[in-house]
Amino acid sequence: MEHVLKRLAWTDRLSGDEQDELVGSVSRVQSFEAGATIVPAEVPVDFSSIILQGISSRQKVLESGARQITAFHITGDFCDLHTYVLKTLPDSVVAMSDCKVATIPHDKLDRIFRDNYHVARLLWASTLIDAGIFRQWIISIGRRTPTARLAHLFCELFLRFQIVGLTQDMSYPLPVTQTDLSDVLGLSLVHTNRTCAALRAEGLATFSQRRVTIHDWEALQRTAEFNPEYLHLQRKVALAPSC
Amino acid sequence: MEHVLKRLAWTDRLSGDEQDELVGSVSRVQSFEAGATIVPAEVPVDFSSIILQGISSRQKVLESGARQITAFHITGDFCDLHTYVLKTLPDSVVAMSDCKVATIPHDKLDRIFRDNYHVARLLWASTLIDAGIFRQWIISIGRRTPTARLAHLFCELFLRFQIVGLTQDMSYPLPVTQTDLSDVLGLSLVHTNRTCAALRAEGLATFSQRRVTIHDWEALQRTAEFNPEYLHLQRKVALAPSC
DNA sequence: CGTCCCCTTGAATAAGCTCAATTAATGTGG
DNA sequence: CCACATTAATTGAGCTTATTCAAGGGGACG
Repeated sequence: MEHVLKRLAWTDRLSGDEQDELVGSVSRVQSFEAGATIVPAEVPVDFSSIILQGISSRQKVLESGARQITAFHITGDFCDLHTYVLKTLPDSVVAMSDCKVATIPHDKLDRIFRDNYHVARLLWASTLIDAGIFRQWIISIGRRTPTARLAHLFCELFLRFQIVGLTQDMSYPLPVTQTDLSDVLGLSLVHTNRTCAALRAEGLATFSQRRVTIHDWEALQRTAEFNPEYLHLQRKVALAPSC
Repeated sequence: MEHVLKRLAWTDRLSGDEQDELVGSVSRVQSFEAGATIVPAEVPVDFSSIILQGISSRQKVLESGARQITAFHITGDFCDLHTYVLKTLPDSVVAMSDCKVATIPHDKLDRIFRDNYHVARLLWASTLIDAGIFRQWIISIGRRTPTARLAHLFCELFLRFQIVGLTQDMSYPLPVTQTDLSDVLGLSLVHTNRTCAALRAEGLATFSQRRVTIHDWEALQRTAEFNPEYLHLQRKVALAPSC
């Protein structure tokens, strides 16, 4: 759970008690193989899931067979905190790699939400940051060039992995295929492959062996027009007037 | 404010007291001309804005000059509830038409959040539904054909306008230009124009005189693969075990 | 009446996709 | 540990889609 706590403390500190309460709320830990559905679409659930290990995605398959991935959940991320409030997901959560997943029952979350104003705000903040990430993906897919789009994704994931302490120097694990990446970027597999090659050729970053290695962080950010502001990393969440 | 209350009651009823509290929290009402910035990006604010009249958008302009619109806010929508928790926006809120905007100071929201568990959940739900809309836009831009993409947008907006009672039969006002639409859809203006023409030619919907008229709702939904589930219209928000 | 903004249409260009084939990496059973 | 099977990455080439460029039309407004 250490990664989860790091992740939740993303925007503000958690006290020891708060950490204990969260850890104590976990009801069970399950394993999923790559490709397995962790939370099916449109089925009501009464618990929310947290990725302890591996990477999962939010995705939708259209009638044409085309798939769009709308989010990646990495170690420490809630994949469906939303269901605590809205009960069903319109798109499913699927394991991209083998995953370990912890679940917290909604009634436990509810107790926390009622009793602990501070943690409630952190949870809300977490879903709002997710929403900010969605908007960036819209901007990427809609208007960034394929190269900038991939560069932006690599930048974002680097910082997200850094938060939970899973980067090694300038690289991090990304256990997905280029096919998966293409369904994130809204490109064909072939073009995704060429885009990866382009980033590599320009000495910006390499995606190989399920791992992203960043060679020139400054230049990568520049091509992506990456501004990390939207990830709200600086622990400056508004803690309410009275806190 | 009537539209705002309808909008907030989207997922669940509001009591009279709750309604009064919200209405009483509004500190001021401002007017903005089309094109004016309502909330600038990356500037901390201590209030959140609600659209009383008109339509505004969340948008980002890249260095290339390309613009991507990531959200439309219509009458009754909060445009930046997020700032209550996160204080700054990474992209700006701009008036697409002349707008009337009410603002609620964050300290008032905070009182509501602390004291009224039920309204707090409605506010959270509202931001989560927004997030669901973002994900649908990702799916649209990433994998739907231009025609399906536009059809999907028209379907979504129809239901959103219906909630606040602003549809007339099968039509609703959409005071934006085709240029604006193209920056929603991630297409060029020319292609957006041709896509509008295609929907019209197929007898599905017409966008003209800043107004969308739907001719064949079933067929429009079919081409869009539109499933309204993600808008959570059925007032079935989880009201917590004990409510 | 002229200007501005928006919509519309045609045509050339370019971007990205599909199809197809090859190579590389990973996994499996003997 | 090696042969074989399977999945993933890579490359080439033709084709489709969407973009850009360019020009014309329509309506609102001063």
